[in-house]
Amino acid sequence: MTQNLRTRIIQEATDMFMELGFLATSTHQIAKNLGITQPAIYHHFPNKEALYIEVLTTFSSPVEAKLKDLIQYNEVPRDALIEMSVYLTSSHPVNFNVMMNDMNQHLSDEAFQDIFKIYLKTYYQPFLDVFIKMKSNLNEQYTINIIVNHFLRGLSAYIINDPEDFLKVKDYVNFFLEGALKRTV
Amino acid sequence: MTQNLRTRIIQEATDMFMELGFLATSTHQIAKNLGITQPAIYHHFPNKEALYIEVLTTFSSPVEAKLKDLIQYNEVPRDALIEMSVYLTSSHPVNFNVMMNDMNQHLSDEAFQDIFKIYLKTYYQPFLDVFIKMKSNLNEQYTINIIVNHFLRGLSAYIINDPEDFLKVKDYVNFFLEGALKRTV
DNA sequence: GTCTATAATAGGATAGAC
DNA sequence: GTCTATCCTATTATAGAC
Repeated sequence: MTQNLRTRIIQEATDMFMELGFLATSTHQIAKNLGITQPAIYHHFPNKEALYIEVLTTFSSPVEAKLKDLIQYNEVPRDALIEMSVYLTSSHPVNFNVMMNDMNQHLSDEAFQDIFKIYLKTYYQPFLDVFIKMKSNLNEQYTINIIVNHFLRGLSAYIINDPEDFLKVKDYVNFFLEGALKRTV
Repeated sequence: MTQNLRTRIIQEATDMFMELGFLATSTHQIAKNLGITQPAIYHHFPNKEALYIEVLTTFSSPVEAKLKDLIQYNEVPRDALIEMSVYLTSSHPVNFNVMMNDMNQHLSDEAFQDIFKIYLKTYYQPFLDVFIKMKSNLNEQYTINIIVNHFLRGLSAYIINDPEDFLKVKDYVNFFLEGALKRTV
């Protein structure tokens, strides 16, 4: 049962950290939602930051696998791009803005480094792979790295874990690729 | 001198709220940075939330004026769009993600309504005006409202008040209008 | 109008019983 | 391995002297 509680703590902490952020999530509230006392958390994790990092490392690995699956499954790069983006904005527990802010403001430098590595592996690399496949069709005045960075930067604004959000991420991908202007000039 | 202190509180609070967010900004720290005591703030504002709203209303009005100036000054809509975007990402004290999060999570419903009205007036309307000017060149499968919403959504990811940021917002505008794909198909 | 003092609460974290 | 009890600190906000 003890290994089980550790897992349950991570699950509950994931939901709260990713929605509310590091600061607004209290260990007391995590414990309360699980029906345990707050000090029990400290048996499984040395402190709040360690729990946060554990949360990120735990959920990032299936995300990475899913994104790579979608690349494999969709031979047309554009289809892959859309499905990956839709996945990240729907079946994904993260508010990306909240996560970025926590990284920059509320975590130690070491934690920042750790999370940045996770970001590169989980998010940046899969999208880089897709854009490399599209290389011959891309505007040559930008490097692929720059294009991927812009794409993810913009996409991050759609990864907000809000079920009422009416803006479709599929439109975002199309705007990014084709532009808002008419193509027939 | 008393009116003066009120102004100084708003200035300091602007810097802190917009960079750190509502939760991470403490009234003690605002006071300390100004060389006053924390209760002095409560002579000028009934509570922290009222100060926050005062901060937003105070700086939004010159921003609105500046954006409208840029529209007037740049006859070519695309130039206006770029200069407005560059302005918001450079000479602007706001981390947009932080602000949105505060709106959604840390403020009362009444405050949310107030700030949303400010958003429409200060940011949405000027950009809507520019896109209306471009109307004849826009892809007709999207309404102008949808296009403006997507544009501002993506742009928000660049308004982060980070001087080290290497991604040029001008590229974002070009991507949004022209797309990342080659135009000569 | 600004200060000192302090109330009231909440948060992270530890000690020690069981 | 989880609990009770508690410490320490930080925070918003108020009371009242000057």
